[in-house]
Amino acid sequence: MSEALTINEAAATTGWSARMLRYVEQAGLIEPRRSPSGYRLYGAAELQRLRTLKELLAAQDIALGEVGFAQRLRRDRELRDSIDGWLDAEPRRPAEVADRDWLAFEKDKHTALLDVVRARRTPTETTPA
Amino acid sequence: MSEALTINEAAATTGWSARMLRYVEQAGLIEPRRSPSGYRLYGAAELQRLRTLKELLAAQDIALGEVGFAQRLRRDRELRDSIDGWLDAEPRRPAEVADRDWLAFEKDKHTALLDVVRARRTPTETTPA
DNA sequence: ACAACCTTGACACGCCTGTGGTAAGGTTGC
DNA sequence: GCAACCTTACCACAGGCGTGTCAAGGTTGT
Repeated sequence: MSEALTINEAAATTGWSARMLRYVEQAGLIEPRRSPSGYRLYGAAELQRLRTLKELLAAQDIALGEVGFAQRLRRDRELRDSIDGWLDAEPRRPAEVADRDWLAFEKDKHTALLDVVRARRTPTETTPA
Repeated sequence: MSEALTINEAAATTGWSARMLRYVEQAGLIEPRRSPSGYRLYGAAELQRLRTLKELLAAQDIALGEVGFAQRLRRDRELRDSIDGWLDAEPRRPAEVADRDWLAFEKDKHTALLDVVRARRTPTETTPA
């Protein structure tokens, strides 16, 4: 037994709806354990978590999916690294010291293509009908 | 001047549509500088950024909004801290050493409420019609 | 001065999210 | 064995995202 609430009881104490509790679970944020017959069982820890989650969403004005994404970010190091890497690249300067280096590297690859496009500025086909 | 492309040219080189370029800008991810008359001007840096952004989205199978959110996360320390704080709290155990501490703190506040609800398990009003 | 480009703003449309229902069927307590 | 609960699986509906497209109006190059 171990004092645990079923979904509607948990809903009543936490202010979520039963529907939302299932949704939160599906979002991978709070997964209560199950009784042998499959009933969701919310313990004190889960209830607390549900309440704080609610406060978090309200306080920061974010959505469930965003918390889920943050969770994914911390679990998936590769994802985190590649996004961070992209964001770390030049944030706002057109030609900075640090930029020049990686720019030189990449620009090389596309230099020809750039010229091609600039040459096409006269013909009537920039945007193919 | 400083060799920069206008939006349709930039679209052609990067594989995005002009529409999407404006959208990406609105998402706060890549904001090209403007000509005196307001035309968007994409320099080599922006073009590169557009290409790598595209690769990032494809490789990690994420959406523009998620990159935007990651950006928001790193800019807004308070947001980051509160989400991290929530995720750091007990991930899966019902009663752990670390949990016990903050649980004891919070549980106190809600202990009475919990009892009230468990008492209501008999009457016909768990879910108010 | 005209064609070809740019700008913002809007409508549209399909898909995903958040949320509430409802239906068909197990579980449980009295 | 019945009422009250639980489960999953759908339908619905508003609102946001990703995109295209169109309109009304400025800019620009030849």
